Amino acid sequence: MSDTQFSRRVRKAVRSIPEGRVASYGIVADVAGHPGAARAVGAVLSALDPDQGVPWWRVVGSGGRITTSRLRHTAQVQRSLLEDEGVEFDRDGRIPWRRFGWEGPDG
DNA sequence: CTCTTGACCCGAA
DNA sequence: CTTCGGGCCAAGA
Repeated sequence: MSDTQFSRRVRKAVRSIPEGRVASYGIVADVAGHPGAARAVGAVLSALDPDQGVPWWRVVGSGGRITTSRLRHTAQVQRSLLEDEGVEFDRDGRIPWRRFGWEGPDG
């Protein structure tokens, strides 16, 4: 994957997400200092190397919905990883934002 | 520089 | 609840 300043900022932002919590792509973009770049955040995560120590599974779509690639089994893996950390899903497959959502270093 | 491509997001039917 | 459309941004061809 490319190692641009943007991708480095994104990886750093994702690493700052506490265990057992989740953040949306939009929040990550915000924390990374690139507000509105939610879509580009997804591009960075899609090209992650396995050994970079980036907890990509803690990033979900807005509203606590998993939006990982539809052509892949990644969604199942992501859900398992999250559940291993204590993150719960409702019967619609969504994560209650009130309890597990992370708004950034402050909130 | 222009054009295309997405692990996105939000408001309007 | 679902579908559509327009807007968003960074990367690569």
